[in-house]
Amino acid sequence: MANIDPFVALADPTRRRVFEAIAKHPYAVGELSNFLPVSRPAVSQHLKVLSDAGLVICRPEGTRRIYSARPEGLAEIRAWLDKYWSELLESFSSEVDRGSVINNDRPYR
Amino acid sequence: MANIDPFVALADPTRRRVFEAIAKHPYAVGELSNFLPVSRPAVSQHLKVLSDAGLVICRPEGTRRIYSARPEGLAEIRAWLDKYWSELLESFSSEVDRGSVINNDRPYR
DNA sequence: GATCTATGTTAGCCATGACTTACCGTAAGT
DNA sequence: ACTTACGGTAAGTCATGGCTAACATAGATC
Repeated sequence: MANIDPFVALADPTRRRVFEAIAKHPYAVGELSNFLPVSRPAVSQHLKVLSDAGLVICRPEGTRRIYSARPEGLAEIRAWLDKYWSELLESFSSEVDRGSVINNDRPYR
Repeated sequence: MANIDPFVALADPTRRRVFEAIAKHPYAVGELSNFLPVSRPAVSQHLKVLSDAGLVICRPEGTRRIYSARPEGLAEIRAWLDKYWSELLESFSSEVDRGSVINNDRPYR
């Protein structure tokens, strides 16, 4: 609910490992803390961040909560990537057109 | 030189604004600090991080240093994204096959 | 070489956040 | 109702990092 930036959510290495595990297949919190080098509350906190970033959802199953990854959560990153990837190609080609890649013109302002 | 994680480099909002500006077209450090809400040394430090992450490259031009974005720097993120995007689709479709996915709303936090 | 401009670097401050321990709530089994 | 299992939450600690101010460095111009 906190609308966390997915880049921030995935920047932490531990949290990214949590997401990568969940992306392969859903897990409960305890399972994750078994093969991750942090405590169960830490995993729980990471899952909250991932959830707030829209990267993960959970469904209760008895006393357990099964977390699974949410493909739409990656869409924001993908959109950003596509945008600036194409902008990079544009700016590169336009600089080539002006010849400012070869010589030392000042193409700024 | 420090091989910084591109996710970490782009997680900071200010640093991402620096990269986004540079992606549109190259800038010198002072130019960036003019329209960014941080001091020039801060911009310089952000540029160092971006450079260590391989997202940016600079060429000296007199006393100025012109920074431009480096498309290959985004490749690592793109590769990661493609990998886990496809993994998500796989695991999702296999769960659908098993009938364990009812809907893809977000009923729980 | 003196000096100005543009930038990198250092030191220190302060906020953020990742982590653990302890605690509390909730669902199932007996 | 009690117990057990599982997981979210609070408090507190510690490390990281983003920021500014002050200093250091390199190129250009005279």
